[in-house]
Amino acid sequence: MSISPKAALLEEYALIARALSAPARLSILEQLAQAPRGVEGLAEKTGLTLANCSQHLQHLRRAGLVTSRRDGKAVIYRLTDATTLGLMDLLRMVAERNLAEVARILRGLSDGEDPPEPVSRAELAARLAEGSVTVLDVRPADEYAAGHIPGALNTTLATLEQFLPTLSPDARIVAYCRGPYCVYAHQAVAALRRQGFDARRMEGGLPEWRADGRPVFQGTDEPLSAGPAR
Amino acid sequence: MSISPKAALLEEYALIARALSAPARLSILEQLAQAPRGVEGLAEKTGLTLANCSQHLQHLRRAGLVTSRRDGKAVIYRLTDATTLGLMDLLRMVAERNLAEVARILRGLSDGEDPPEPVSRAELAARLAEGSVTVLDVRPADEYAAGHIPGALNTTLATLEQFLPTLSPDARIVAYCRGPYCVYAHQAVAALRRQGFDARRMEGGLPEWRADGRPVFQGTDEPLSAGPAR
DNA sequence: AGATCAATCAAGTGATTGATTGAATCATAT
DNA sequence: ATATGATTCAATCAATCACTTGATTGATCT
Repeated sequence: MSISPKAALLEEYALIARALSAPARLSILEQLAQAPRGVEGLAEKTGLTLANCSQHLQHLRRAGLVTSRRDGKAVIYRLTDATTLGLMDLLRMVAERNLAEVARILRGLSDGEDPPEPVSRAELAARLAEGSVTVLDVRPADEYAAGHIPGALNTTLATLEQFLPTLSPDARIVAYCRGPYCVYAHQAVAALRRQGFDARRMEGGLPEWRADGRPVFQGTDEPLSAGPAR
Repeated sequence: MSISPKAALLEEYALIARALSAPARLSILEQLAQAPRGVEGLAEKTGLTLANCSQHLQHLRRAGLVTSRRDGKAVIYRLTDATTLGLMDLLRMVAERNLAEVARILRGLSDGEDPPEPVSRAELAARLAEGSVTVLDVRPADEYAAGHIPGALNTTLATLEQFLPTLSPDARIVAYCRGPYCVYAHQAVAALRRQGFDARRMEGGLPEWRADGRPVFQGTDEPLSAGPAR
């Protein structure tokens, strides 16, 4: 041990930052924020090859951001704790505040229109309680099944168009997706507004909703969400 | 623009993480958290060559973590905002919680003894007001001069030994340094406790104290800190 | 025990990064 | 204008990284 403790500490901190420095790994973390998963599932969701995905996961594990457990033949990975989410969220905040490129991309998602202010999770919870809102979960069906806001309807961007007619034209819609990294809700809101709907985005996504300690419904056989209910 | 907006966003977020992924850059950020500085000053403080330091600074600027302004011939860099400090702090939290290596290093700083709980900044402020505490600033003199907790005495690890006799043996000492990344205060507390003093560490460092909105004294000619006062 | 499936390991390749050196800017002072 | 001082740019090299391919391990099921 010839190097100073200070240098050794900085090296460790840098290791964590390095783990977050590849888009592929951020993508994996976003997935793991939805629900724990095996390597193959993650590879499929993120579009990485299996071996590549496994290697990225080991980067993340060395950095202490994820942990794994064996379940039969499968190895299930999950986020170590909510601090990881906090890190990703700060990353995003710095990016939105200080990088012009990010602002440009986000504007592009809304066709140049100024998107309405997002709805806070607390406000959405309140409006859900009084039934004055239609909540839209804009994620793949399997992630919806793994957990969603009670009462939320599920659709994807691809099927949004067929879904529209089932909505009342004066419904007040709030959409959410995987979280602040995800652009599905942005795009869904833009599409809905083009059609004249009153649509806004929820701040954050399901992981943040869950981190707030709010109720999450698991499964698909919930009355309100069975099929394209109105 | 052939790549998806989502991939583009992840790329930008990764850029920020990459900026934090080199120990040299973390070191620079820690310095900038003390006070804005020119390239040459930073190079000297961090032990980097000038050109190398300049390149690291440009990495950080591209990531939006620091900004620069010209002052005559010099270019002064400073942190863009306090969010950057938050990022570094989360990095440290994840490291301390999840990396065994970090826990090992931190234990080593205290000679294996269990260090006492750090004093919160609020508690220190209260005890300062009632005068029941001796505050020690364990940073180089120039950083002390650029801003310190009012009433704090300044010494470094190297000169600590000569400083000891000027302290009352039953003084209750609280030490601080650059911040959570810095090990000076850890080491000073360990040294003081070896000598039988009642010494503890303040939580965080001067940047965190300042971020709390607490008073900061600039200069060296403050009555309490002129010379090795008692 | 052998077959099967999920995941990891190992080796190789092209691209990127960090550090070094020396030359080129840019703003000020002479 | 020219010179000076502070910083940045450009070119280079070794080290590291991301990704691919193919072999290997570990746990289950016949």
